[in-house]
Amino acid sequence: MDINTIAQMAGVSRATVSRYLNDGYVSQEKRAAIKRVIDQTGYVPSRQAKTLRTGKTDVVGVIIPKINSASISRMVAGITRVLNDAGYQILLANTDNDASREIGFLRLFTERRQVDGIILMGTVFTPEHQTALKECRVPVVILDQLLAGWPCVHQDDYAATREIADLVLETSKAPGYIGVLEEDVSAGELRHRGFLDSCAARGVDVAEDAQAVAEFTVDSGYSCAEAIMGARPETDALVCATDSIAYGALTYLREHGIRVPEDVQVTGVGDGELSQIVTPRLTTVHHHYKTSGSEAAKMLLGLMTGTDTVPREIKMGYEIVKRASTR
Amino acid sequence: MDINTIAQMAGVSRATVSRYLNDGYVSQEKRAAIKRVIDQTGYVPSRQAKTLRTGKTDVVGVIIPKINSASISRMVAGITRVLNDAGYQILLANTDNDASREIGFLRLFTERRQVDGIILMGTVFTPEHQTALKECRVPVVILDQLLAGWPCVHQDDYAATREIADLVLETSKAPGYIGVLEEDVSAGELRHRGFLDSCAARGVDVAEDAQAVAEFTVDSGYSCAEAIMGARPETDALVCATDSIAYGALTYLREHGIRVPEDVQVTGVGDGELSQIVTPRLTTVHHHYKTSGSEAAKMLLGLMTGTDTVPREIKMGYEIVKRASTR
DNA sequence: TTGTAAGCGTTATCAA
DNA sequence: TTGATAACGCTTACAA
Repeated sequence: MDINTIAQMAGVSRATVSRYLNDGYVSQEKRAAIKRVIDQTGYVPSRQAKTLRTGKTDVVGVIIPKINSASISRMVAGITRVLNDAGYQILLANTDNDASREIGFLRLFTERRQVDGIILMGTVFTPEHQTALKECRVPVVILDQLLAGWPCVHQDDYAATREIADLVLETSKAPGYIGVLEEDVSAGELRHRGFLDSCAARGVDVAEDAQAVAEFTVDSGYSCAEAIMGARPETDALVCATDSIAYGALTYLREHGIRVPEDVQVTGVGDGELSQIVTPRLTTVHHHYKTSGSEAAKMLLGLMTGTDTVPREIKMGYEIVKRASTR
Repeated sequence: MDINTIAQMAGVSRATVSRYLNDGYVSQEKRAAIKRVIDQTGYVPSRQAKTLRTGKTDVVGVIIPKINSASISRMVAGITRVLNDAGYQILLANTDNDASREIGFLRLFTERRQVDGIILMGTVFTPEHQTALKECRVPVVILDQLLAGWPCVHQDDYAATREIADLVLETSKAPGYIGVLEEDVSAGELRHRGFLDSCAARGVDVAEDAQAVAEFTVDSGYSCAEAIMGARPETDALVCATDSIAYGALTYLREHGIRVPEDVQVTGVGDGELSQIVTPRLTTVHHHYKTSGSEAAKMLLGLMTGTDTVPREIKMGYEIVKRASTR
């Protein structure tokens, strides 16, 4: 069942059928005839052939570091909503936290010319990333990470963590920090700097062993809390780079009879659905993840259609959500 | 940069280059010549042209009801791992819990001949689903749902819920149940039946107003717990169809000074990462979600490559995880 | 407003 | 072992 069959059955040339399918520019009679045949046969044009001819795929590649994460799934939800409504489909690439696979997918997508655009939720940016990005022939939007010179949508991580640290330091004197790898600019470096600058502004010294580097998991938060409280029992606050890490810290403290927030205050970043149900309910930063996903999608849409009046860099707002884990 | 250019540069015909790229069957000299040219130019064959010619896309469509769910993201993680390793890419379709969109995507995928196979994480199965499924020209594997006559990988929901209800009924006399829509066979009907049969076996009557139907969210679990405890204050256990619902119930009970598990026992299904960190830690069913995703992917792989020695239906095992929310 | 014809970049068949 | 040649199903000048 191809365009030729339809053309024959409708008694027109295949060019006319093609026009009917696309621009229009077909007389009423032929239009009706073609419509009847198509309805009858249930004909659907071949995507591949169209793509081969036009170069457009109507597919967007989305590269994510892991799928099993509250913040990431919220961003993907925002992306799919906007893109599906605009007639695009989503090719999902999960790197499982392996940054080299980010580059692999970037290459794969563009070399195979499989996508019209890419949204990259990156973690770190190496020089290889830069070259791979440059070699993409399709628009790329970076999401949840700041990369100078590239269209991106990111959270205001520095300000947010600084503000939440300010809050903690109103009553704490010996804060600890559980962060993630500094190579991750947004979640690692910027959040850490926000914390440190807040401390510095108040003349609070933070020892090396009151700080730890965790992975993005509950378990890892648990271990890091253990390490810090072991090395520095006087610690009276744990500022964490993500909610998951904070959940782990909370669990460690509870299991060891340390009261939150009386003995130790705890904060997170992300405001996942579960931050309201842990005990005590977690003080955290609410980031507008789903909206940032939509924003990135809209930005990409603008880039792909050439309506390039879109801003090149969007910094999302945030809110500090004060709950029971701080005083 | 196409196959003709390469052929010219290497001094062979494009058929030879094609053979080099696929079967082999090329002499050593030509092989070397072609390799050199390809390395030099960085030529990558066009996916679209290949697909147009062969009909193979090397893409698998995965239809999911929502992205922001612990169990679903675990299943998707399992799927991507297996499929990516086998050289397939994943086209993700999110229906946002709208069952009619499941059919839409089923049609979209097959009509556009965009995928070589489909994994459907369905919710309900209407007659329209059946016809849409029949009209797919590519293999489909149903994941996390039982559909007679179709290849599927599903959890043993009936037995699991029955067993966890048995556990609860050792010490509870007036159990309540918070389920989801019965149209969802796995999470709705089977889990509910498991609970009811366990009660019946012990001669325990469960009043209508000790049962409620929730959505798959924490908030909804909260409201349902509220409704049941309001109507039946004597309720001494809440068996919940999912972990999220149980989190909500736990929150309601805590906020109203009802002790868990002393006054009311609570159980969930799913064993998300967070079930270990809520207070008290949740007794639940551990379902092997990630593994079931891998299994479904392997099954589909078998179906797609015609190695049809694979079983048609896999029922996954489970474990009851006894924690602090039961006595 | 319509039809003809030339691709888009591959793979597969068949002879050589 | 290789090379012509014909598809695959569509879009788009260009001419009518």
